[in-house]
Amino acid sequence: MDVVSPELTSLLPDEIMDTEAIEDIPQSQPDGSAVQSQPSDDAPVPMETDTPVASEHLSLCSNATSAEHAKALAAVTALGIGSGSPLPISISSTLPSLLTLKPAMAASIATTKTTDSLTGTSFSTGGLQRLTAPFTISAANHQIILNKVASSQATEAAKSAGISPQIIKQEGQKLLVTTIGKSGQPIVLQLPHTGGKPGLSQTFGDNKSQAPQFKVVTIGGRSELKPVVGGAGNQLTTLQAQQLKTVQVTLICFVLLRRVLTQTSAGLPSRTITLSEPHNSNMQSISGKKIAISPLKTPSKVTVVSVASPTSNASHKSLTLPVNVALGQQILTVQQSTSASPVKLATGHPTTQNIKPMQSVTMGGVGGSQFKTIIPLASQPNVQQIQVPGSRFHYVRLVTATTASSSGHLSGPTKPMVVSTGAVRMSVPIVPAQTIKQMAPKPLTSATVVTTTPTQQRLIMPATPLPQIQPNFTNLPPGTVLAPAPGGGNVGYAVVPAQYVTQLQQTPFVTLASSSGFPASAGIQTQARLPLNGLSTSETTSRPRKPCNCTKSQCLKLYCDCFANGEFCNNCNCNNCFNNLEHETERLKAIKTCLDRNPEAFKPKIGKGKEGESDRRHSKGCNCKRSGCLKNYCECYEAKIMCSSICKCIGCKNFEESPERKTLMHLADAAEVRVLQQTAAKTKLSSQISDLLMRTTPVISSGGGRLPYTFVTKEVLEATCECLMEQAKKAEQAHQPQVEAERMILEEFGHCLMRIISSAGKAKADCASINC
DNA sequence: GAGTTTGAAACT
DNA sequence: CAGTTTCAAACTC
Repeated sequence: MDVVSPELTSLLPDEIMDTEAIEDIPQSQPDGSAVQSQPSDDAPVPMETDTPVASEHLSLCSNATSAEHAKALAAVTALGIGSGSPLPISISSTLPSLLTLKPAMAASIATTKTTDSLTGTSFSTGGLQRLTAPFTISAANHQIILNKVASSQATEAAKSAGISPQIIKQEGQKLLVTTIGKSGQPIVLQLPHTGGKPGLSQTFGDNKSQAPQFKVVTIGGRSELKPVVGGAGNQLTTLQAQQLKTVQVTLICFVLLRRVLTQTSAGLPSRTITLSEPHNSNMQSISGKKIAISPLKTPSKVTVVSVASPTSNASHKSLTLPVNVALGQQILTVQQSTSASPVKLATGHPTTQNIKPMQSVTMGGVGGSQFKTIIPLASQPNVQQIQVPGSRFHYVRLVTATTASSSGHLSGPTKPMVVSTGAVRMSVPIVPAQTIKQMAPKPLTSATVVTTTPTQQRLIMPATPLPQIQPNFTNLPPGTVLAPAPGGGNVGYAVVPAQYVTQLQQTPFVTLASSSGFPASAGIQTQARLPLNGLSTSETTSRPRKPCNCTKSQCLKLYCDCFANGEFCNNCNCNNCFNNLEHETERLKAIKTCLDRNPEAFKPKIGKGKEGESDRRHSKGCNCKRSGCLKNYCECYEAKIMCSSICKCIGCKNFEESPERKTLMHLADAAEVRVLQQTAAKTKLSSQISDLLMRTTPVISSGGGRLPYTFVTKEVLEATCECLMEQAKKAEQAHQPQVEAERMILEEFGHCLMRIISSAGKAKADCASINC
């Protein structure tokens, strides 16, 4: 390869140039785990528009030995990236475009020092948090070695999973990638052989062996969770290492494949991406850290929350792999800590299963689905993805894994719904992407990510027993990620909206403990927050939702706004509320019932109308009879939209030319203006008072002079009032209009003030002269 | 705050 | 699908 492979470079995002994130790369990683920047002129950097080559192998090597490093170095050199420099890949969450990966070779990021290591990938999210994931660029085949995953059963398992067309097998360790939902070329994440050497043994300490393991990266709307094959005798540490690697692989692959998928969809030839892990090098131990996701300019954002379980072994070396990935519409943040729970394999299970416990990455969807879910390692709590035909909701179910049985058996009460359309469906809607015009600016906070486009914020919540989790949520601002405590054990993830976390932090009594006792069929589900009345999630997030007052519905019916909006009840006035984590089973059932009754029950009612019609309109239309559609009883009116032809209302007055509506609107506008004016006046008055006090302070300290207002004595006031009254009389006698009268009075008042000020100044001067 | 009105959701 | 009931929010007093 004479030049940097266009394929490789095309995979890399322009966001890599985001220097802010890269500059934050920790320098304290002598092994080169930190991502290193490279001068931009070291090698040509093909733009994304460069035509990709027919075949592409991308290898991310993290388990590389020194020899492998050298090889990788050579590879990098051959690629023109520059010898001795790792390939930094920065994924900026602040960019709205589809995630792309591109070697960070810009001089602007040269502040990041180059190390000897060729490994290391930096994933940054708008500078909020940069995470380093180890991987190496392999010279051969344009490979990026991400992870070493040995799995002789990967192929079979993948085949059994029904994703054979999208899976490209590789000898030895592999990371299987599927392109479900797209008819593009298969993408293979190739994992180089590393022999029997435990790739992460050094990193994880007591890793004894590398259990056969494969990870499947699913690209497309029909996200599926694939089981991770693990040996029965695997030790917990090994599993932890594997899980960690899985996270690395899945996340990085997620990023890479996202890009690949984009290109693949364009009719590009198939590509092979080999992923492996650098050898015990680049793991950043940032346990306990909060990772804020910066979904700026991203249509949606996803946060992966990792919470250490109580079973964590403190003696274990804390390994966290935070990866923030900003994909076109999502931002994924993953922080992985060691997990002591085994992950079971489920090879040969029915290929038609839609729910498969495993670590998986789903990207995109059929027809450009906007929902992606990253489910990093589900250790004890396995993850089940449920797809519901016809729905755009993305459901993720975390099921407490009971070792081998859980992964192998996918049937049962929680059996996945059949995917018929490729659209993602689940037991719980996560977030339907929706374009909404009404976007209220949301203030940026240190831990809150602001999106400039309608987005859904999701958090991946741990599916572990909650007692340990609870403290982590109490102080979390929306959009933040909980990190596992050092040495954290079981870690599970679920994709949930940020509002969920917000609710949790607002609800100190919330506990997830109930999930721990759930059978596999009744695992934790994720919570979804749907746009309300056409308003974006971010907008609705900015204001507290009204508490419900349900008494009979247990908040498990659509009567309950909380439930209807995909939220848990929080600070509500409801009675016998089941809309909480403690009643997940019932809640799940209720959700399913609602979806059975109306697959779009959780979709926003206010959506885009037909072409030529208003941008926003009620999806079903109202059915008002008495309110004239001019009261909040009417859902159209409540949403501040006109009734449309699909409404079945009687005596509707909620149309464009309706005089009643106009009157109401004017009144509402006037009231709003008044409120604004009053607020502004109060603010201004407050400011003036403060300013006045500030200005009077020097007078006090200026040497004993009287304060100006002390000259406004009772006599002065009376005299002033008399002057003003006199002016009023004059105006009245002259039959001046009110405006003119007011002007005259004000002028007189000004004169009075001037005289007072003048007298005050004169008195002060006299005083000063006397003192002298 | 209690009672009434209203229309969506749920039910038959 | 239509009619009825249930329900909780909106509204009124």
